[in-house]
Amino acid sequence: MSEDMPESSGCPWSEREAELLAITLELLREHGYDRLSVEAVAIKAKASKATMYRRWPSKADLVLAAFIEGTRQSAVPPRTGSLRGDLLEIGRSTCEQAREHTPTMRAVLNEMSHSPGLQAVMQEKFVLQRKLVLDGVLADAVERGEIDAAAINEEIFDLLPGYLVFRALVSDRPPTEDTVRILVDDVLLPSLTARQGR
Amino acid sequence: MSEDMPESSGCPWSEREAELLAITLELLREHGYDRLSVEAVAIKAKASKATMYRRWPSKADLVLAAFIEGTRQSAVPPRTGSLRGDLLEIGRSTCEQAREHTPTMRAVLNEMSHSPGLQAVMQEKFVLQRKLVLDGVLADAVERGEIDAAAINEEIFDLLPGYLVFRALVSDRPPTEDTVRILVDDVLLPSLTARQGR
Amino acid sequence: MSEDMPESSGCPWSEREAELLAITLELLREHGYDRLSVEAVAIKAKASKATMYRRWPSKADLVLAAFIEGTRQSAVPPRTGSLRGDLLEIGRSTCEQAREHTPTMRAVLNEMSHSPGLQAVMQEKFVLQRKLVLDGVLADAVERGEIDAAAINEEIFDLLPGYLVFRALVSDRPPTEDTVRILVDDVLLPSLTARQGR
Amino acid sequence: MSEDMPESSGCPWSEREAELLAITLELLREHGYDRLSVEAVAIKAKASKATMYRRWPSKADLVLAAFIEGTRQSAVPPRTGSLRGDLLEIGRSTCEQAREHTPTMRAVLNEMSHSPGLQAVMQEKFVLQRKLVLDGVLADAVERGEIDAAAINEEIFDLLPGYLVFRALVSDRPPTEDTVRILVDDVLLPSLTARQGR
DNA sequence: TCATAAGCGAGACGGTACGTCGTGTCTTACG
DNA sequence: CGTAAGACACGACGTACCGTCTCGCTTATGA
Repeated sequence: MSEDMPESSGCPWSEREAELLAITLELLREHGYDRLSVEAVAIKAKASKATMYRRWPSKADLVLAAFIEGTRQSAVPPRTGSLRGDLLEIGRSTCEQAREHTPTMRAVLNEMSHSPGLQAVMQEKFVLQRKLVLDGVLADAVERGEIDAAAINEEIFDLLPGYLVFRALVSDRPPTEDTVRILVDDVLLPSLTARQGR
Repeated sequence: MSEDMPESSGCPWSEREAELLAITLELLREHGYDRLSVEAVAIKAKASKATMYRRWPSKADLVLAAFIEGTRQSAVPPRTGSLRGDLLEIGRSTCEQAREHTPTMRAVLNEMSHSPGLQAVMQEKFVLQRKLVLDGVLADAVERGEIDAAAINEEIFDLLPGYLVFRALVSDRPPTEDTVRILVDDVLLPSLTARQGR
Repeated sequence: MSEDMPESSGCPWSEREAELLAITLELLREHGYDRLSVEAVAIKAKASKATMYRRWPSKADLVLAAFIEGTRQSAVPPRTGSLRGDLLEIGRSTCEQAREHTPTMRAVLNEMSHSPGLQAVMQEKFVLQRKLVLDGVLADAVERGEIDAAAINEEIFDLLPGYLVFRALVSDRPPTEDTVRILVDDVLLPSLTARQGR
Repeated sequence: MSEDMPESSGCPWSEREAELLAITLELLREHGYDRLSVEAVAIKAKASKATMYRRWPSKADLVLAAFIEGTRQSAVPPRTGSLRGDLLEIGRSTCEQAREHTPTMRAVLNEMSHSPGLQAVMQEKFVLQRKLVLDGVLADAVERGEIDAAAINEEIFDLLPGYLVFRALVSDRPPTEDTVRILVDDVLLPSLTARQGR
């Protein structure tokens, strides 16, 4: 896989490229990474293999690009006015996205082991974006006086989305609204507000 | 991949089989799932492809078996005398195992999307075993009066191992002892002991 | 293929061996040499592969033995009282045998290129036996004064059976009684009796 | 083996194909049909297995094509001015070709039993071509008054090449010039000119 | 207006792995 | 002991896919 990832630069993708990536995602969801073939994508899109490889130098690049394209939208920060509402909204959207992209994420994960750049891209696309949202939400909560700034812990800031992703990817119990509610009400809020003055 | 998974039946594996699986694991860690070839395993083991395919009907079956074999031991319940100690120990061993088997788990995850049986095996091997351990630990804590039975929530019982696995598999910040300590002290214990008398 | 051919020594074959060879012949006729497998013979005979290989050290040996067994009978010299009658009888029996064993002979031929011993066995079984018969027939004819001894030519003594075998093996016009009659009446007899005193 | 034989259509073969077939013939002669492997041909030609199988759908097809290519030239009608000279020339070229292609022909023969199309191709390539030549030669002889038209017999027109092929393929006495000379002088010519006025 | 080039579809190509099957050797367990 | 059963190392079979490459054909601009 190409290590410099020039294709992850930005968004000005042609309509044709978007179509190719959509087909890639579709076949990926249907058959999984191994049984996905660039050739099949090309055929289904009535494109030629050269066209595919001109844009994405390898199958892994293609799948990564499809994943990125598939998750590009989303990640708009919630503003419900309360910490609890914001956390629930974050959880909800994480569940939705994780459910949608479970096979794709698994495929990308599988490639991560041997592609240093991929790890970084994955970070940016799925973790860092949420960290920014979470940071904003928590800062707002601090400003509103709902929690103490000291309660925020950098080490496990992604506990909410992380656990939900685990549930979607690894366990066979995909996360539900209940999962999010209980996690927020029984774990996160108690933890964030516990002994507020500590 | 064969759907009935006859090879996941039990443990009376021959020494030869264990050797083949060990070599599989080794090459898997070295090269990743895609670049692992059954033939390479056979050659390294001075076995023949037929021998490999007689035991494991496909490459995916082989990798699954290797993963199971690699994680078969472990999961012995900790007994430190305190809930906090037990949780820390669970976290520590989860980190260790997750770190050890990250590439293998990613490969197995990748196959899960299209193999119903695999999902179940993964459950049993990585989630259910830990649930039993956790149940025991929490029951002991209840018995000791450290927590209230009502504090235990079935929905998110695997929050500790789940988040740690997420950190190992998905994020680029593998979990450390600090991660576990903070998670236990700042999140789990406050949650479990909050409003103890409720 | 074993070069010393111990199995071609003689006829005291057990009933079981004859059965195995018969099955070999049957499958050979059905599927051809390539698609014949020793394993299939063993299975059909409810024998084990070891039993097969104990008797015939290779697939080629097995097929050869089956061919020999299949052609062992026959080749009884004809005595019709006239040269023409004898030649017709030889032709007739050659046609019959060739028709019967076309696939087997083709298979054996194919192996001959790389098995020196096989060539010799083939000679003995299919050519030399007929030469003896022919010699007898011609000697009788000389004795009866039908032909001159000088008319007999060592170089092409096997013209009759040879051409018939060619017709059966190579051309798509298997030899008929007409073929034999014309060959004998229009070619062989004129040649043998031409300018009888030459 | 593919039954429609698209590759037997014509002659506009690329140079590359001819090279592959030449290597096939070479290895075939060296090792025989069984011990010939498509992969070995590919490696020797620095081609890939896919390239081989794209052109010839099976090993049998490949060998057949190689045989056809190897015998494509030849079969140019001789014109020596006399029936005897023409027959000797036909015999000589048959001997040469049969000697050259003995292992290949044996291999092809072996496949013929189970491939209807192959039988036909073999006819066209090895029998019909010679029939045309023989017809021409005999017609010329009739025209020259050397023989009577009635002496020509459709049933055994291929006696000369057929017997020579038998000698090359089956017997262990490959045909020599003597064989041809004796066959022509002592058998064919007497037969053809016998009772000329009949 | 036309040519020169850039992008595209089609698909052949050298590789490499897959999963299957056959050969010939060997071990085990039964009778 | 001979046999049935079948595991085993080896290696070929025929298939599929990867990533590269050439072909023509279309289109789209620039002289």
